[in-house]
Amino acid sequence: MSRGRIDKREAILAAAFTVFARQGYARAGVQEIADEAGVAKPTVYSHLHDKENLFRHAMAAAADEVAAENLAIVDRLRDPGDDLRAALEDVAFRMLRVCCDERSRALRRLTFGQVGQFPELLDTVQERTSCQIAEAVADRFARLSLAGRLRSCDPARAAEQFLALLTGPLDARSRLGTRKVAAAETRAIAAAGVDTFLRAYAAPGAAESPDT
Amino acid sequence: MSRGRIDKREAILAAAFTVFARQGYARAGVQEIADEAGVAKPTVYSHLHDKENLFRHAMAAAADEVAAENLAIVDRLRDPGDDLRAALEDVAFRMLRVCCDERSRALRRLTFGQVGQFPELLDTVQERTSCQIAEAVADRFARLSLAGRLRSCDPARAAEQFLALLTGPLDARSRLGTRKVAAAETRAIAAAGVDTFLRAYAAPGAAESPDT
DNA sequence: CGTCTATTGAACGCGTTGGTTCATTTTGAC
DNA sequence: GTCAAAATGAACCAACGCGTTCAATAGACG
Repeated sequence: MSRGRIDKREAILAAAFTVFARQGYARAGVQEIADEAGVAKPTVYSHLHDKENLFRHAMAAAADEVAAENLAIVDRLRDPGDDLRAALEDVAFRMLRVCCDERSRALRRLTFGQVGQFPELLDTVQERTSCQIAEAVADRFARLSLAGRLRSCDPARAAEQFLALLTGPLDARSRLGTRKVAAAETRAIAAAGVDTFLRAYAAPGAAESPDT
Repeated sequence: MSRGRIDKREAILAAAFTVFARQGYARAGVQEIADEAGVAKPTVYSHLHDKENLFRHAMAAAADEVAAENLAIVDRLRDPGDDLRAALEDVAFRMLRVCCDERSRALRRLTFGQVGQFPELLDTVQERTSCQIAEAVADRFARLSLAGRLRSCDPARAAEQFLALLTGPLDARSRLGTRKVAAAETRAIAAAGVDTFLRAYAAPGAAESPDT
């Protein structure tokens, strides 16, 4: 089967992201990427024309993976069950775990760091991750609001703040993703974020309201 | 006067940060920095031994400036006046403006992007900015809580979440600081963040509670 | 005025790395 | 088994940029 050829391309992209994540764009050598992929240098250049192209494609592929992972998690809010707080905490915890993931962190690091040299990269990545996720969360919140589980509010703003309440403290605790943060602490951050969120957005008198 | 010598060093550091911010670490040439500072290349090497050292010192200096600016703003919470909501919104807005500032953004970009090559840089910068600021805010919140203006809470967590509610949405809106965001929108973000914060942290039955 | 120090400009060595060439070998299709 | 496309390895070129050297200059101080 001719899968061998396609596999090579995928292997190169995966290896490229690995090496870029480890070394940064400038310090990563094409030869090094070729080695990591178990492939010769000319093979790399035959699949991806030059280093810049290689970088763009590797980043896009990685962004797609991360986005898919996150969207799958948010989808769990489609049927939140009886205990909204528990459901939110569960989703929050899972999303934070993904954000802690080395792949996510490297993606953000590289995007942020190379945005000067690759201006359009920001749109590519941000579009596929943050925006889509915020949108998905907003969708869920809109339904929850309509169902009387959350107070009437702007779902986009609620989603924005919900995500901020999670990722902000995580970044602070993990030193922008360079320190490891224990699962227990991650769970505490999720619980704290959800608590504050519910204090601000729970439907008045609802069961998940913190003062009951 | 022998100020000329010290001035040169400062000029070099300032120019270095400017060029690093514009080009990124790898793409910035020492010659270019020397030109920007109006100085010869050997002069740069005589003051700062090599490029890495130059980078470290330039970043530290820039971090100090940003930190000082932010701390001055937080200090305004020392005497919040009658209207706590207004005071918080004012501080929030001013801090967001600083975060939008090109210097702050470049600082974060460079730190984040070069953290792989300069691991200790993260501590240097983060220590001087985020940590100090969160600490200062926590101090203010502790006093406010004791004075009955905020509900009883963990001030560190409250500060963490307060800052997250501001910077998170700002990052989302400004595409991590690459799009300009109008002053009106910044103010809206500040108001929204403070609103959510007060819903979660206002003292029960206080005047600044949103349901009065 | 003489001296010492900081600065300058220009050039250089040198290592690194992106990108290419080519002859050879492997691979997969038929 | 045959053939064409793809992969390999090794070498090569050229550009770039760090860091240095050095002779010449400017300026402060006594």
